[in-house]
Amino acid sequence: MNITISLVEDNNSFRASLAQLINSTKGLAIKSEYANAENALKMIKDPPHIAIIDLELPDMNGINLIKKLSEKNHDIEYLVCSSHDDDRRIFSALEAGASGYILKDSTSEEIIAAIMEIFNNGSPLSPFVARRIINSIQKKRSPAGESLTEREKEVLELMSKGLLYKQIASELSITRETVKKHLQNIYQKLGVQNKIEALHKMNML
Amino acid sequence: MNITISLVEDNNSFRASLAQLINSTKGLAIKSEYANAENALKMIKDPPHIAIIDLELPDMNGINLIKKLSEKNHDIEYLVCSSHDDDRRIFSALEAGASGYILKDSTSEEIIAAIMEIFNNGSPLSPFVARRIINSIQKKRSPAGESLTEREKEVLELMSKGLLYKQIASELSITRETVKKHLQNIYQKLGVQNKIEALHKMNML
DNA sequence: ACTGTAGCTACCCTAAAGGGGTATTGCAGG
DNA sequence: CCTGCAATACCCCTTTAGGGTAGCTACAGT
Repeated sequence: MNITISLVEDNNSFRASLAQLINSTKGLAIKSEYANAENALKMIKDPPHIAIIDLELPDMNGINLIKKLSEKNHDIEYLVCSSHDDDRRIFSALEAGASGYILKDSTSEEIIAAIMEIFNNGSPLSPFVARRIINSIQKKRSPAGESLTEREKEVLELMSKGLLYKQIASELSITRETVKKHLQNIYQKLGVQNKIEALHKMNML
Repeated sequence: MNITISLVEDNNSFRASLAQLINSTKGLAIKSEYANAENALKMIKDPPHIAIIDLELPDMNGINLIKKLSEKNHDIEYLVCSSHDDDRRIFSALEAGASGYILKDSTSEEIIAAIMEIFNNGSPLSPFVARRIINSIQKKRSPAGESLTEREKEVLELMSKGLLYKQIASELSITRETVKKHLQNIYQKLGVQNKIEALHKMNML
């Protein structure tokens, strides 16, 4: 049983060479090819295992295409193959439903490896793309949180779960008023006015 | 000029074979080896380019080790090499400062490739680890949000920024009372009691 | 030993949020 | 045509949140 693949790529020569590469690889087979998003939507009728999608298409951008396709079919795995590596594009594509993101300068071996990985429920990411994602996780570390005391962090933690002051109070065995005082100090230290801003500042949302 | 590497790994035989692999690879050289976290902290005095760190150490867990090291030295790149792949561990390690995360069942070639990638500012991730990260990005899409109307989402969006009702009201050119009514409906639809619970339900925090 | 400060605690007052009801308008679907 | 839903607005009332003041303890520095 072959792994079937559909291509969505407006550059004819790149698409052709990709198709050639895939068809000449044992275990892989092209199911369909599309040069634009409008036609690509038809793949839902006869879905492949994997769709390799270029993000820069003439009629609709590939991110919207993935969004529309993934709403209607949750079984197709989407592998983005783009020449761009900016954060916005990467995250939008992944949020839209893509399972992998590789750059067009990848070698034939890397592309085949990516297809295999995605079929085995892995997520192929070009190293540079991966770094962007890691960076976004790391920058979530709170710089403002240094000044808060342990007790204050404790209060904030409970508050971030949606508890009311009186619930936090009984959780910590103090009065509701004291909880409020802690929050007041927290807001002052963080330079904010309310819960939500505080949670934003602490990257807790 | 060689890429220098320090190893932190309590399993002696695994560490030895890793060291052997690295030293026998052109361009790479072991700078130091540690069997526990306490000793590993000493690497700051003579930092390597890359530290390969096991997360399961006898005295301190590797995540805290990375946290402490990365606070004192921002130049070392940390590559986690663990046998575990649970979400908590992965995210904690990356948040602590790790730039890559590979599993211990990786092949020699993959380990060498990971070292090279990390040195070139890429982020080597085992495919399965990458999938966990992608999933966490994707799951941020709201499942409960289907039932909310456009206007309600709009209100929620503004509320998630920390605005007061009256600010939301003037933003949307409606009265404060109407904003309250929308929120009331939202809470009812989501089955929650307050802002924070609603934002949690909608994965907006 | 004295002082100062930081952290935790508590109380009071006002503003904001939450929960209920009622009503009008416009618009889509049976 | 009528029904239902979304959006708007206003009312009442209770609870929660935000901001100021203050006391107590523990620990650090002189």
